[in-house]
Amino acid sequence: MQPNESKSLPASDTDSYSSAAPTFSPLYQQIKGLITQSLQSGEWKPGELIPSEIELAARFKVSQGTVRKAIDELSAENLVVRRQGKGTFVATHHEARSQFRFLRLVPDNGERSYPENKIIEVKRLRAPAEVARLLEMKAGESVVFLKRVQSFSGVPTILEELWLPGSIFKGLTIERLNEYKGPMYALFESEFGTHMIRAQEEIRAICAEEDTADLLQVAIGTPLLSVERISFTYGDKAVELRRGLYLTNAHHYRNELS
Amino acid sequence: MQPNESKSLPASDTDSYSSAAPTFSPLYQQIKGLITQSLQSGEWKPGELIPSEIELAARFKVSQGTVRKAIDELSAENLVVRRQGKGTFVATHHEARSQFRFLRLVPDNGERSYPENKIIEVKRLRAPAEVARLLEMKAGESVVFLKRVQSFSGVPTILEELWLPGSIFKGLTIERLNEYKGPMYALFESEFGTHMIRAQEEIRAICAEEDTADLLQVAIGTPLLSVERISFTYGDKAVELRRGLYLTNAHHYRNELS
DNA sequence: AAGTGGTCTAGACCACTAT
DNA sequence: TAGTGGTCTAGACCACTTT
Repeated sequence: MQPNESKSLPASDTDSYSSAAPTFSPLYQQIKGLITQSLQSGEWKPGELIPSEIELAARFKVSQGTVRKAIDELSAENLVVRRQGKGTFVATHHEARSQFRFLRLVPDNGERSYPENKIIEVKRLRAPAEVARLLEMKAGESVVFLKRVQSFSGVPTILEELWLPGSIFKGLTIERLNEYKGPMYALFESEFGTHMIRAQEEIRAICAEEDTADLLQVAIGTPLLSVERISFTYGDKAVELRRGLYLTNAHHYRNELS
Repeated sequence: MQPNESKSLPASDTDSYSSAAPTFSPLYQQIKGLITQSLQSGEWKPGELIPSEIELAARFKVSQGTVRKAIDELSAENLVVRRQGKGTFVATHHEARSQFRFLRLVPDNGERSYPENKIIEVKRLRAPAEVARLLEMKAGESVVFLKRVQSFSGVPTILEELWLPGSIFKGLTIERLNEYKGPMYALFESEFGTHMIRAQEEIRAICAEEDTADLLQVAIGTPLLSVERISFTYGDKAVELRRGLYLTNAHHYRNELS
């Protein structure tokens, strides 16, 4: 479990090069990897306190500063949250801070609010080839399909279809979804132990077809934003495919480039 | 020029509280601010080498570690680029790395390429109220207006209108623009000393109107991505307003959420 | 008062780049 | 060989939170 035996301390010996493994990586990166493993394995669950820097330093036999640098990066990547005086916690989708991290559609004028949610359909099916490919599964494996409409102040604005690996989201029922208030990612996290770390999106402009026009209560041909998202957990494992159609009459997709 | 006189060293005195100014901020943040000022003022220009960590530590009378942490953050914000063995350089839009930082439209299949550029129009005019507001200028001040079409493999894909503060972009002519090959931001930087640090975008779906349909060679009513961008230099000063209309038949806008 | 993360320092060695 | 940034350590004090 120990990291490289290559401290730079009293410079005693000739730093045994382990022959054929030129795997160089800074100590703090190795520590970061070990901590990430513990996050993946569920040793520390979302919302929980992880051991203090001093404890981790003792466990891994490195200095506190090295652990600190590892945790600094994990914190920058939103995997953990540091709180002065309290400790370091595993990141959660339940906190107010991260409520809007993955919801980029904002009203043209005014404050963000959380949308009302109407489930249209939930069913299990065998993954179509395209879905399987994107979720890195085998075609034909079980997936949960979900279709819903989200409204802001009563105005239907987002029509979304989701595909989720059936193996992970076993007991996902329409009742469960309707009971739950708040972000879907928070539900996924607390009920299924799946924490979305990052996501990538492909955005296009399209025209509303008949079905979607009905559900969003707009005219056929209305221009919509098509947002295809793949979300990943620890270890870059794809665990969600979403296709959202956003009505951008009174909202826009906001993005910060930096 | 010195930062706070509040070292934590031999703990000599009672840390004179300067009465009514409870301006707390970490030393390294103050150093970061001072370095940023030097970047703004043009003391070090894009592409240039800034003083070494040791020199800066001496100049500001702090330890190298403190300077390092300041520069670490500037590096994370893409204001400077560190190169081991060489030094730290002011960030540039000329480097390959940052060529596509602000160009998020990518082909559905295949590699990114830099588009061909066709200038439709360049003129100076008095800023309309809306433009002035977004660029934080007074209405009626001089702005440069620019309209262009960008094509990928001969297919017109982006129709863009730009508004730039006239005071900054004095000698911007259509010849200058046509001569220049490569990203427009690189031109802005080398010719006008304006480096874009960050930008924010508002994205909507719209239908092509007659003029734009002509220029993009598509049918009227074709759905397009409308991307409104405001770009900022040092000190969050707005220096560019852009409205792009993107054809997303063979391309998509790619975004990473993290 | 004790424990946590946050800041700051000082000094060591390493890896890379230039001369 | 000298200078740069990159890593690692050790120890100090601070600000915040809880007991």
